[in-house]
Amino acid sequence: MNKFYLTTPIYYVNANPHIGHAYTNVICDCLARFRRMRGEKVFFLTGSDEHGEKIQQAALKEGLDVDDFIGGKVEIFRQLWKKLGLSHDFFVRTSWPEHKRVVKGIIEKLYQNGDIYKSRYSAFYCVGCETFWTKVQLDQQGNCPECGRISEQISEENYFFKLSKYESWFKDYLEKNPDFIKPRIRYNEVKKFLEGHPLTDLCVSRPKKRISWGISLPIDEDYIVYVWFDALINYISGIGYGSDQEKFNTFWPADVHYIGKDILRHHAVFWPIMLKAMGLELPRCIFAHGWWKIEEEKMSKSKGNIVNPFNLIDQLSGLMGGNQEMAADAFRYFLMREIPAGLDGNFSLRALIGRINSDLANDLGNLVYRSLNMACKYAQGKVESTSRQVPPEFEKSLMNLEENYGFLAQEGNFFKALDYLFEFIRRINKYIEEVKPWNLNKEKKEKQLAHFLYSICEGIKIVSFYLYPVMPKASLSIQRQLGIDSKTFSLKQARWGMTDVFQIKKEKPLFPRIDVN
RNA sequence: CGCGGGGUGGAGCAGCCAGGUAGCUCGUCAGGCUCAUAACCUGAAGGUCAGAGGUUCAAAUCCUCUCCCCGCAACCA
Repeated sequence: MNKFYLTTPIYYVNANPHIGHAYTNVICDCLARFRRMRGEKVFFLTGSDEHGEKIQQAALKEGLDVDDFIGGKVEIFRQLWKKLGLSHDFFVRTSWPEHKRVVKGIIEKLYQNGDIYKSRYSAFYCVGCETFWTKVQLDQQGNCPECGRISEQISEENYFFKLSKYESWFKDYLEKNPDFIKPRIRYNEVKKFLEGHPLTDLCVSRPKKRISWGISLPIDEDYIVYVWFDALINYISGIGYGSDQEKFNTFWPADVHYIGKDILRHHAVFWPIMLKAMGLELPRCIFAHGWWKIEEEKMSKSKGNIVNPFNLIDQLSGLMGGNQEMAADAFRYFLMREIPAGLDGNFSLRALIGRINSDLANDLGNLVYRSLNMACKYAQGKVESTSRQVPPEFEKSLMNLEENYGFLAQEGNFFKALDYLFEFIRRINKYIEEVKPWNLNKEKKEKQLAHFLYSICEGIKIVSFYLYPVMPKASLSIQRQLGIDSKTFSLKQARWGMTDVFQIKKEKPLFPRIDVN
């Protein structure tokens, strides 16, 4: 059995989750569900990043004890994942003692190997970015080149990780593994960055006198571990590195780390070099997706256009007759359907409602509803197998679906995979018009009618399986209505003609049309 | 020469890397149908693929130049 290990970033819990967090995790969830459905042994990891100065500041601002503050935020993230139907196998927290132990062990090991060393460092430090700059790197006003704010000059001793030692190895590795970073545009970006900037060693400690919220540096208690160095390690501590070796060996290396394009450098440069220094294999792929713009504008707090996924789902649920689960599924569908893999996308309520109405209510929901309605009217809800053959009308679009969905979905490209699914859905709708079952019924052509009903039920059943990764609740609902009891979802069940009899239990339409006025 | 993304029928996008009848969804208009959530099906209108030049038998696609739009303090996928 193939294993598949995928991760989301662990989220910095200094603020509430927004649509971007939801997006990353939903892609991963769809991918995880698809891989499981294909019979792979999946481990899906998400979590929270709880150290660093900004967390401390955020807690202070709200007048809360840091632990309480973090606990509250983590709970909010957890609730969101629940609301969105996430199926992660573990939620790792960097405050987890096991994680801390692993981080400390790694620091010690790298120190012993000489990959971490102490050095006096005279530099400029940007508090906001938690980053050190050399004088040359600062902008013309002497400010942080990243954020433009004032950088303070400091001279202090710190511990450094020898990135530079691995630079040529890493360049070579990238050259030989063009699929290590996806999409291609991001791969090129990293390569270009490396050509233009010789790697300098990474400062991996922070003196406690400045920052206290973090993991103590085991080799020197006056320091804590740099938050990124700490955070990246979640990807191995979360699957048992240093504690459950069997589990770790089963799942490492990660098959894909999903990230947003803003944290590309940490994942695509620092992390592989850290792993190399630890003597561990590198992840197979780093996938950096794009950003959501809100009504064509960049999302930002000052513009006040942060989309809060909780409110959104509640709002949607209200528009959809109070059905939270279907609202969550519809939102998941929108997230996957609206952005081409890897690119930026635009969020607007109008676009969301448009998608729901045209794709989910009109095409899919109405197809299910009208089909089951006919099954009830024409056959008292009992539809029996008439033929194991795929109707010729379905052959082409079903074949396209079967041939393309798999390799697209396994890459996380649900944007395109869903295209094939909806083509098939439209094909079934078209088939109904072609056969005109209402005439068959009038003319009492029972044999043909039975074959028709079986064909559309079977088609819808297949749709429900392909729908499952993106809309698990809708998929289950369809199967329930078809009278199928799929305890486990497997792609093997999505073959034509495997059902002997459908015992229809029609419910309300899956997705209501939302009145735009 | 700061960096990056982009300019394809009314809207949103695909196609560009591996040149060869310009495709999809939405919208509009007309028609059809009635099992269905004013849904579904059919047909039509609508594009000099930002512009100029070049390479080529052939360019939305490759090369050069120009113009225009978006993002680039923090928070942040």
